[in-house]
Amino acid sequence: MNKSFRIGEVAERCDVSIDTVRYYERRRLLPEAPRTAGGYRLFGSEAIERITFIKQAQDLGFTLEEISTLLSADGTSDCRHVHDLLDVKLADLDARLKAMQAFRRKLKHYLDECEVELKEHPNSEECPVIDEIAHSSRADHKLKY
Amino acid sequence: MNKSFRIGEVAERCDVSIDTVRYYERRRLLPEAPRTAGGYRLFGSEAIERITFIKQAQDLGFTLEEISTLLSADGTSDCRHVHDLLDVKLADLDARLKAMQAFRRKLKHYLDECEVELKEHPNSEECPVIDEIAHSSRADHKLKY
DNA sequence: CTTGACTCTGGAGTTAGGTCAAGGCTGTAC
DNA sequence: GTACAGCCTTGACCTAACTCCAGAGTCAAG
Repeated sequence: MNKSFRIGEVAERCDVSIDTVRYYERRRLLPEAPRTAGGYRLFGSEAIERITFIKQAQDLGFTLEEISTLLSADGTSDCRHVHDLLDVKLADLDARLKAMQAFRRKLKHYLDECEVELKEHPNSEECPVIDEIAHSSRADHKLKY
Repeated sequence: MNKSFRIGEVAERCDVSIDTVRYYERRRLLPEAPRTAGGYRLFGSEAIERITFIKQAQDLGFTLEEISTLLSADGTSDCRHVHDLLDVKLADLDARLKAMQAFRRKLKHYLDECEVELKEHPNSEECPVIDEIAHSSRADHKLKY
């Protein structure tokens, strides 16, 4: 009843390459897929969800290594272990969020500078921001997430 | 008057390797440093600020390629160009922030699940979260920053 | 039962961002 | 003036995360 997919369709639905799917299996981010008599892999829809999750986490700066600890492929990890991993990951994420927000303020500040300069000297070749980046105050480096 | 630094000190202050500093110079993320008679590079404190900026941006997921467009090493880029780059980068950053916040909520939700499970079945080997990750609802994949 | 698209494996190649090593100068402290 | 830590260059090597290729087998349509 549950539809199963061949590797090409999985890849297409997840917007990754076929090689990537096989690579994830090798890396044990996906459980070993059952095969047809002829050796073709057959995936269920969980595989698709899982790959989507992996990609999402990856976009946010998690490595495959980290993702695989979050998502231990054998499905047998105990709850306490998962809990502790999640806890660490959440703290990481919060630190990164904070750093990003600070950096965002910095970029925004530079952008505003640029706008002032463009308004006041529309044809100036020099941009004050470049200099300012080079000499930016010490204060905010050290919060480095 | 302005103190200058040899490569080792720069590296140490920025918490990167000497090779990394030279690598950045090669990649033109840093202007070519002037040399002593004997060929040693001499850096001013701007170099230190600049490397710090690079590292900070890098931690937030910018590639060296992107950083080098933000920070054109010749120092001559015109203001309009810098402005437009900043504008794009800010929009990127905002999208990433949003995605991260959504992902954070997701992880938090899993964490809470874990806590419930641990409270209710302290010795259970099965973790409901792993399953849930595999079957997570379609809804939130697609916002993919 | 043939055709053509799809899949298999193993292994090599790629890109980003460094990192290391060899062999040889430099600079400063005694 | 000689140690010896520090720096120089060139070029090879490394890891992560794919990506590509050759040669061969599979499967669904007609």
